[in-house]
Amino acid sequence: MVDNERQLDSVFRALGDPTRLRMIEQLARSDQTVSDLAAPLDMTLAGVSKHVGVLEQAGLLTREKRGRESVCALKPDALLAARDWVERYSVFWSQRLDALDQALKEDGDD
Amino acid sequence: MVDNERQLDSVFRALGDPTRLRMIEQLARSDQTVSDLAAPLDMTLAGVSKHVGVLEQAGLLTREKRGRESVCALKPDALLAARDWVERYSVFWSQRLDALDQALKEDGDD
DNA sequence: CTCATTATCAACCATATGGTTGAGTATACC
DNA sequence: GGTATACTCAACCATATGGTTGATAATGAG
Repeated sequence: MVDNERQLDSVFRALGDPTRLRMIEQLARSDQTVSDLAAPLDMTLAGVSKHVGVLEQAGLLTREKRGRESVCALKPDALLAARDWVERYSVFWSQRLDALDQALKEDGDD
Repeated sequence: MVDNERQLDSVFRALGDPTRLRMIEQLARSDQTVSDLAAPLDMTLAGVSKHVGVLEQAGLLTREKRGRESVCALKPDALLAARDWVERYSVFWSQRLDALDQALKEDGDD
């Protein structure tokens, strides 16, 4: 659990860039070669390759060499871990809000 | 919607740091002064204040001056936006997986 | 009033990050 | 074979980031 957290910030950091967010969205539709990902981006292929590297290192995707192309595919684990964390803490937080509501209501009962 | 995305990466970037993740978790339990947040952290108060600033700018918390203390409280919007995005794309992605399973199964039927 | 507490600000420093260019490797095509 | 395509790598550059120190301001306590 604590081990999970160690990699969580690298996942969030990887998502913390508009270019990479777009890539994830594109990859959600279907697998993409590096050139595919580069197409809408006005950036060098090398630059895109580095971004892919960041996402790969964060565990968000896998790269597979297929001929001279590199095919990128979204990988579930990291994104699900992020989902769990965010889910957990938004819930945590809304529970606090509920508790606050309760307290206020009971306060009003005095 | 597109407007939402503009701030999404700043939210993720704000979450992309272990120190700030811890702060969020601490704030999920209850509101905290800057000193409270600094207590477990082995870091200068100024450093903590900067981290709080990042989270504040990302819309993840609010800072309210109460006497000489600054009380930080988690703010829902940003975290919920992050939740929605992650939720959406993990679902998107798992739908793709389901589709792939289908395709494989039907392929096997040949 | 005086002094400690709480916090912010500005300046600074080292390192990380996002991007480029240029070279190099491997595959595909003619 | 030769040439174009698809990428990756290393070096480099500018800026962002995470942190510190030192000064300052404002509030709280004696």
